[in-house]
Amino acid sequence: MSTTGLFDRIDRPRRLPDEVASSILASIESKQLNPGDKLPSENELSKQFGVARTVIREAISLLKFDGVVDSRRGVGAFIAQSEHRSAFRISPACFEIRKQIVQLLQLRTGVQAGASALAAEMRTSKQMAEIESVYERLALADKTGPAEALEERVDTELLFYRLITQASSNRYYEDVVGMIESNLQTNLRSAFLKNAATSEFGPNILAEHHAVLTALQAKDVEGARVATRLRFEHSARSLASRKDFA
Amino acid sequence: MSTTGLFDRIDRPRRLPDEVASSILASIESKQLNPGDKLPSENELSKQFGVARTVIREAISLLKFDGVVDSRRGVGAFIAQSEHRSAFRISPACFEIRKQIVQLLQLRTGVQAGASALAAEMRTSKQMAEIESVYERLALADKTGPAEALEERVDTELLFYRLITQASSNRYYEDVVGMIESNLQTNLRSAFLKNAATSEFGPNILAEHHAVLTALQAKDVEGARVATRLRFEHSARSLASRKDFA
DNA sequence: ACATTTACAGTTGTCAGACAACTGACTATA
DNA sequence: TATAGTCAGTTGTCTGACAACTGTAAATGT
Repeated sequence: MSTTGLFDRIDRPRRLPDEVASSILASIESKQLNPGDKLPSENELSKQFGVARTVIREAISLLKFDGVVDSRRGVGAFIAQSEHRSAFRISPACFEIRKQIVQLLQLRTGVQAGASALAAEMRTSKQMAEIESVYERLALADKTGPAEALEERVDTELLFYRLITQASSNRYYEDVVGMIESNLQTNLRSAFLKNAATSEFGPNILAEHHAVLTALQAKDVEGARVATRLRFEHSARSLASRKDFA
Repeated sequence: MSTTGLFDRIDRPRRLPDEVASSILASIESKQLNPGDKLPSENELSKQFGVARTVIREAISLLKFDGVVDSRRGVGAFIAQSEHRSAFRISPACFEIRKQIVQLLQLRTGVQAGASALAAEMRTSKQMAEIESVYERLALADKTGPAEALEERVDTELLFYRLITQASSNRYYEDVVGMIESNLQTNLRSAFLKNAATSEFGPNILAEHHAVLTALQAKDVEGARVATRLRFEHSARSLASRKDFA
């Protein structure tokens, strides 16, 4: 977004309910709390964590919303079966950034390939025109050389595939892709940019994008699927082979 | 899990914070509130909704957790850019059950195909043995005819692909597949079963599963990808062609 | 002795009010 | 004009209270 400032913002005191929720989640992940177990009462948790009950309530409310715990008035709150979770969120709990980004790109590959295939079938002419225009921008940026306006170029590429996803007319695809993308942008942007600077641009990369574009134009479902997959597999592999990020 | 009871559970009085959160979300979906807009203050919302501020706080806390709104102390709460959402949840807000299930199956197809491909590469012998054993159960159930123990059969099939997903060694794939699956099980189980009763079983279906199994055994990445995709596309199409569910 | 009802302690859900921490804008002052 | 101080408004947290509900145990009737 803005230029990278001289100082990173200091770690402002995180909000208490998030801390509590994370703490409880960690206890679940580490099998200290198992499905079916009863959580301590809110009053007791309040004492244990040393915060007010309202904070505990907000924390548990978050977990309930995701289906991680289930509470019954007059009884208590219980750890839910892990299959009942109603939300998918990319937890920043994974400390191995490297592993995380590789797995995330693997997921993105599968999802985006499906979205592109669907888009090849469902796209309207208007959507196709937009996608073509963004591709033109991408090709133009590629000619000017990689040293300049790197961020904007990466954003253009992201936009390219976001538009394709939208053309699939499937909200779930949009949501999943959007979430993965936003996570890559925020948490892993620096690593992403570093990688992009060295290997993400060039005629062969552009050719991969072009293959996707051509398939979409021809409404070639399988072609779009394969081309998209190859493009992201390539990206994932180039990133995985690097030893020097984050 | 358990057998389908005679009575569906009545709609228990939903909790207030969820109501409020849904209401605010609806305002966002309907473009009455747009990204960047400032929410009314908690005190004002408290008066408008006629509930205590703690309820409003919990509701906003949920939205913050999903990245839908962003609040700053001393300033207020604002609608976030839609790209910043940190969670993917299958919202029950889509009233067209038919459309919802089709789109969900489309997503599942893409995701599961990717997971299977990854599993073909990453699986251990032990995981392969488990998958084979579940397949045997599936084949056995198929011989006894479709009239009996339908639920268990469907669950076995779900387990088959859940194990495959686990074999991918990618937590994100597991999470996404698990969430889609749980949603299908809970919200759309009846429609699912009805479809399964008529068209989900038989030698050709089993052959599709078998193709997936064979590819996994041979560590054939592309074979696993294609076989899985065909199997789910088939399932989605047979469901979409039916006019009589839900 | 057994079955039914009642009372009770414990828990979650909601409410009301207060203060702390922080922000943005306004005002006073040099 | 520029700087510092003041202040109202907002979110974050705390405290205490009551309502709604549940499971258990005691009390009661048979």
